[in-house]
Amino acid sequence: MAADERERGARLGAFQEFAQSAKAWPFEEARKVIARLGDAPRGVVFETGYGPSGLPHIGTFGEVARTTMVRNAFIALTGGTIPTRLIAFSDDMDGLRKVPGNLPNQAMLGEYLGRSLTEVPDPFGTHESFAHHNNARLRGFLDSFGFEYEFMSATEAYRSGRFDEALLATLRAYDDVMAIMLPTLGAERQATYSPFLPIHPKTRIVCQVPIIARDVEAGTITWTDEAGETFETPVTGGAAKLQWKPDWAMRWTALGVDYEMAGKDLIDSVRQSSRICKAIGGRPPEGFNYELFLDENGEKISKSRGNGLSVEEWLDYASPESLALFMYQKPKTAKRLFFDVIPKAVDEYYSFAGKYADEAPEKKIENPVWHISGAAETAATVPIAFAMLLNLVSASNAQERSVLWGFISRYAPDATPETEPELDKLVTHALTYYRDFVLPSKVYRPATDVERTALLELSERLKGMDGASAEAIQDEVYAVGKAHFPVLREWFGALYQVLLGQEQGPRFGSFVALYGVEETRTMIAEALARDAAA
RNA sequence: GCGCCUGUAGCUCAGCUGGUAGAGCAUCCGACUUUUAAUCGGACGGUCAGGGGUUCGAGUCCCCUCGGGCGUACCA
Repeated sequence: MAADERERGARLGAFQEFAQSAKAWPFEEARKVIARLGDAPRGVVFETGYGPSGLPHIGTFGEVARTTMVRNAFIALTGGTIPTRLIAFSDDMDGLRKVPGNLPNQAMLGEYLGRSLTEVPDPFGTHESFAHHNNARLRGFLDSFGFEYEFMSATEAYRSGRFDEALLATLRAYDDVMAIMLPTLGAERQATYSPFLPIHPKTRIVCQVPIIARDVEAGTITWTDEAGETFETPVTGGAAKLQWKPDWAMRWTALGVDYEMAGKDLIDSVRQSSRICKAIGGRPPEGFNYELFLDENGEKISKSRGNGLSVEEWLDYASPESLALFMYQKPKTAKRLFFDVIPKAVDEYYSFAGKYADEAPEKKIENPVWHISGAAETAATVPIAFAMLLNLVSASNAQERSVLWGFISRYAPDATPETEPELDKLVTHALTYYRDFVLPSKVYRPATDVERTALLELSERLKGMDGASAEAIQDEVYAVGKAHFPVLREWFGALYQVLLGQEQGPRFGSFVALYGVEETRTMIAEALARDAAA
């Protein structure tokens, strides 16, 4: 066992005393695992599954993040004395059913329909196969969050013989497996169903064909392909794979999986796989059904529809920790996952993080940060809220870090990117938010003749005022307004609408001081030129 | 039909092991600014869907009703 795992065990295990009475859901889940161990302590296996026919998505993240939280809770409860593993299993022997429309080399992929994903060439040409490509993406994805896991490829597991024993057990229990599966299937599917999917020796296609005979002694199945040719194929060594639900059951058995969670949509599947698992002599893992994510309109998020938020989108606007917090909170509630939940998640995270460092261990363990960070000593915080930053960035028309930091310094006087690196990350996110949400909604109004005259005069007066104070600049702005407008409000409104393309804006003197005098003059010139062009 | 989730202030939601309801936003008022916005302070605002039950006491546990939502063929 690696040193970092020992360290992890010690770090989490230090909370053993307080973990006993902890009631957050990861602890409740971990207790189920402990209960199943009984009096025979042994290593414990957590599993998460992944289908490599597409890229990892927010559900994948959620599942690994949540499973890791249960694992951490388990380590804490057991004082780090019991080894744990988290297997990220990729079902990459599965056949390619259809060509995803968003990939290059569509024609080439079409020729490999039905083949195992590990035997389909990589349409991007960067990896050994399509599955290898997606597997690499999964690992990169998980690594970027710092998850600790063991990657496992179904293809490798099948071919290595690791599954052989459980596969033979499945063959022996064939009738039982069929008895479990058939009642759950439609009539036409019943006619052709087989738990075993032989790989065609010639075409390499993963075949969905009826089994016409089986030989338990020899460990083979006999079947006929579409052309009428009959084959006898071993169920072992990767010559055949299992249908999904039997596959899950076999995998649990072969790997000794103790815990695996799944989405609510898989409740029935888990039930059937569990029955099969028992039928082949295994013990189904402890489980947990988390709720699905909904989009803004309350509809289920799906990869194919592309509704809701992706991990990438979340990370454009906020931190991984805030996403982890979202996953931690209320896993059994169907939550809407769309942009509006992000600022709240960010600020809640920092709120928890702010308390965390000074909390006593018995309080720490009740803090979501404990689960998110894996019992870290402390957590970085931020002096001002993200919600405020988002207001600030749109109110101030800040398109650059330096301008936004200028405004920030009015609220957190001593803050700089160097002293507040965590805040600097939020600044980046706020600017992205500005670019994506504020900027597109800008509408620049042409200046009236009076406004044009006033703006030109302002530009003249500002000339040479570099380095002047916000107050001095504001005096000039005020003077120009007084000279041309009976109602001063109209002058300021014009500044925002003509120059910044928004109804409201920052106090103008302060804005110019931060934005730059020359830059402001350029802005005026550009605005007037825009009018001329229109 | 079955299963699960959900119904708390105008909106989005918190309310852990039961003790006479909270936050953010919105709205309104005020402070600060030689305009606003932002910021800060305050106010307004809920018979906790409805009805029973357990309890000294329930948003918080149990039952029922009503409303909203999702899953439930195949594929994974």
